Amino acid sequence: MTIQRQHRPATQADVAREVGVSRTLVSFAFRGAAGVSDETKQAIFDAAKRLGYRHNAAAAALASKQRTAVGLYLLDLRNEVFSDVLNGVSLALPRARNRLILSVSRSVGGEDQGAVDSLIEARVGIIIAAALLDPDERVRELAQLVPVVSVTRRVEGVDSVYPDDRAGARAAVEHLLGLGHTRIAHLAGPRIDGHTVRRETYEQIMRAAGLVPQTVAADDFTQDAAERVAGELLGGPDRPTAVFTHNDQFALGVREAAYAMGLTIPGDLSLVGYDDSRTARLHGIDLTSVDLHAVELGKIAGTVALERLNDPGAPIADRCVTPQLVVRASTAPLC
Amino acid sequence: MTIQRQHRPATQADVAREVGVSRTLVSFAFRGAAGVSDETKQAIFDAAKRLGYRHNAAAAALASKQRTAVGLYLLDLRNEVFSDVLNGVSLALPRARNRLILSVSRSVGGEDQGAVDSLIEARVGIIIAAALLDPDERVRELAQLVPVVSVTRRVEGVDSVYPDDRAGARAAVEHLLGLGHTRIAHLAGPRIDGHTVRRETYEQIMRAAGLVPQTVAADDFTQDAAERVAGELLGGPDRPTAVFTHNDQFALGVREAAYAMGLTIPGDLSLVGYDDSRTARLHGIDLTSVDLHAVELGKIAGTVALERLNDPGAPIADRCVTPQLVVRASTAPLC
DNA sequence: ATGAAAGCGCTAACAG
DNA sequence: CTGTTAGCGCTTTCAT
Repeated sequence: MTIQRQHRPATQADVAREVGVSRTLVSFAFRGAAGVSDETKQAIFDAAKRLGYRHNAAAAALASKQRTAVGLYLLDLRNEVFSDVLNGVSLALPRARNRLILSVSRSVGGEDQGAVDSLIEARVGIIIAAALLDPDERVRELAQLVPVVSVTRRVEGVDSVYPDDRAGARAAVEHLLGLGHTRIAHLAGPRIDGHTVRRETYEQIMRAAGLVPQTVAADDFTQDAAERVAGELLGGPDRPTAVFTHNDQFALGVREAAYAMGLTIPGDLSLVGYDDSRTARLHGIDLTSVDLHAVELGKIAGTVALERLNDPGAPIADRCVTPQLVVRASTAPLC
Repeated sequence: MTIQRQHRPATQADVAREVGVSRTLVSFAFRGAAGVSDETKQAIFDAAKRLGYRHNAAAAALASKQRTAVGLYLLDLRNEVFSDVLNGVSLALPRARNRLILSVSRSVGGEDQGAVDSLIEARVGIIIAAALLDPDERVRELAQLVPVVSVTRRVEGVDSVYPDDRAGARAAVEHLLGLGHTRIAHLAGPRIDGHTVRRETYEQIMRAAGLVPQTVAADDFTQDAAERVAGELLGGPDRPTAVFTHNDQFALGVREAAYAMGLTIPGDLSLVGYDDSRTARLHGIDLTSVDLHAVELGKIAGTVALERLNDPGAPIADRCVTPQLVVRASTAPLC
């Protein structure tokens, strides 16, 4: 058995011919432009339906020189944060008006020009970028080529929608300090522009408290990387009594490493993640975490993108969302 | 501060003018077509770089009448299965050649024509659809308009990539039977074409074992819906000693409901999910589940889509992947 | 209210 | 090897 091949799709010209009007009228009718009598309009819609005519968004974009497609760059789909952002974005975009073109990074720890290039060649009107790996300066260069909305990361001079990581990290560390912990370690990600606020805040607060920060870094943002690093961290001398991680995936990695070594949480180790993923909320996981409202960030990013598309000259958007520490059973007082 | 607006992007004509050749040569050079001397080619690339020329995929598609863009329809991003499928698809597609256009359902339990329409208007060459809610017949109608690859669901007459749910469900139920359980309930999803194999297999095997199947259905595919239904199921008379759920999200819902009632797993209740999501594997969750290899399904779907794009006349693909029961600590012998 | 004509940026025969 | 000439399906002045 083989697939039925469809005949040539109907065009506006076909509809025009069928009704006996010009192509212009058909075009007008479909965009609800003024200057088409109700009768003709109806006749056009009827004929279109009969012929199975479908508007061709790509051709329209070409002719009108408008770029309405939205490009979405995501670092890593395995991280709930990014699928949440995607969800939020897709909720914010009126489907009728916008195509969403997706590009997922395939980089293993470096930049990933290809991912962005494909978006540019698709002639998207704007790129919503969640956690680009490039330095700020390159993001700004990119933004000169095509408008960019950076999500979960603030880039000076570029529309940004991001959590207040300073506040989030502060809440996390102070929570641990409040529980009496002093040997608090931080599991950070690779040092990448815009992704180091949590780490810096942690170190700063530790010092301010007269304590010695102990930061270890994973070489990418996956749970596996975290698990490896955590193994060393927890196996070393002077094992920390608490760990604050860059994100929930890291926390889950630490968790697995800890259990593998026979440690209990929070008995032997208090653990604070970042993201407040759905996983964190499960009974049996109960991870204390900082909710950065990922879906909300995505929604705002979508809205900002729409605004930018409508008004290229508007002032740069800088939307900072306040995260929230959610205390669960993975943290306990030091005894 | 406002955004720098970019000047008109360079076109092939600009490049041609700069080099002093015809547009054709430029077009050829960029597609690596034969018939351009190395010198000219080099001159063209240099000029292109100088002018910041970027290939316009949309215009190219229009002119060549080729539809290389791939549309991806996903039911629900909150379900790991679908982000895994997306991941797989994106791994299989050479992104230089195939734009990935995404459409996420916003339906609350019904069909969702809008999601598919936007893909059609974007003139995608093929639609990879993960868990369409429409009846088989409508999927076939859609496939007449534009080729469809159905993932995680088999549709007769349409390219399909799906798990062998009969085998998967059988393994799950027999596992529970083997542990001595007899009051085994099933938490199913809504009755939708192509999504009822697990339920039917469960009922069939129960009957074959001389037992009475007890199926309850959630009204959508979310964890919350499952949690509600599970509350009733576990609160009712003759509480089952084991539950097999349609997917892992459902299992997590049952789990939360059970704990909320003070039941323990697997002490009071054995639980088998379906999907083998990463969550299932976590220490403390340890959910026995059926791995349907979602990423793999996505990859295969991507490959099938590429093949279909290259050969519209090829026989219909029917790719069945064998799932695998993974036994963990959420199931135990009945005592 | 309607139509003619000129593109958008690119590809694709077909000539030289 | 290189250039000429038509479009792809749609929008958009500018006339009528």
